[in-house]
Amino acid sequence: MRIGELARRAGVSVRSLRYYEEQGLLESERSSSGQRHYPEAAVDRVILLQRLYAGGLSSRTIGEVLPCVDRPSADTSEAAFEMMVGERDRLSAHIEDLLRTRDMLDDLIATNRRHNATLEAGSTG
Amino acid sequence: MRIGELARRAGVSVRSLRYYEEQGLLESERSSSGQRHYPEAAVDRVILLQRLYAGGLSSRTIGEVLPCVDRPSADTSEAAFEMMVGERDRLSAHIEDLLRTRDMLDDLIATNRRHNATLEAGSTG
DNA sequence: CTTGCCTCTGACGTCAGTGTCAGGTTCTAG
DNA sequence: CTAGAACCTGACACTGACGTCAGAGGCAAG
Repeated sequence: MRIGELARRAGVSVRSLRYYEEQGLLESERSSSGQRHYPEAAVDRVILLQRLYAGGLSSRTIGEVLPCVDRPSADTSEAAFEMMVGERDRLSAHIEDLLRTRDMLDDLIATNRRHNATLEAGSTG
Repeated sequence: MRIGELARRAGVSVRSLRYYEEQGLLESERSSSGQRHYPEAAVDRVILLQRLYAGGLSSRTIGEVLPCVDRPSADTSEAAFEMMVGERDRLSAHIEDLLRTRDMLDDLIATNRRHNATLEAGSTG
């Protein structure tokens, strides 16, 4: 398929797909006229990339862990595997941090609800 | 206290504190010479700001929800309260997304471990 | 007064993924 | 052949919370 269809099916912009390729994260075959063509599997590939981006991994980092995705084997650079584990841990820590922030927001919300309820009860109407 | 001490105690840079003030998120009294002075409470204030930033709220958004923090009452703009609830929900969605990403990473890690174990078992040494 | 650290304002630099425009080529439908 | 959609490369714009530098003034200690 061509880049437009891939973009639609993966839910990203054409611009992003070109960027991913530029970063070495996504391959494409070129037709004689220079247009990019992708196999079906590219859709899942892009979705995978999106998910890694969503996890806060940078293009560089994604590039370094991709070997573990493409060729999960012992000869896959151990550094890539360590990197992946490190990113998982970083992500876990980040999630913990976000949970704390959410708890704080919940507290604030509860406090505000109480104040509202109190005042409404006091001045009925 | 002056800005340097506040920065140290809150664990942020002096630059950040000036930025927060510029964004209307942090007040300071000025000495006759123009230097900023802060009360003890400023430490917690800054930590609160950091936590909201950590939750992905922008300076603008933080500024809009702060009334709920400073004056939790029914006359606090209802918009501010709605904003806060909206941010909590956004944060929840974000956390869910990160959890999915972490699950994916865990799967990848498990897959790689299996491959490594298999190969090591095959070629003992 | 001097040394040295702290603070001031102002302004430009950074990062990173993506939007967007420009100018040109290619493909598809009629 | 032609109109128009899709594609190409290249490059600048943007966002946002800072880093960092410049040039100048403030303040405690000797």
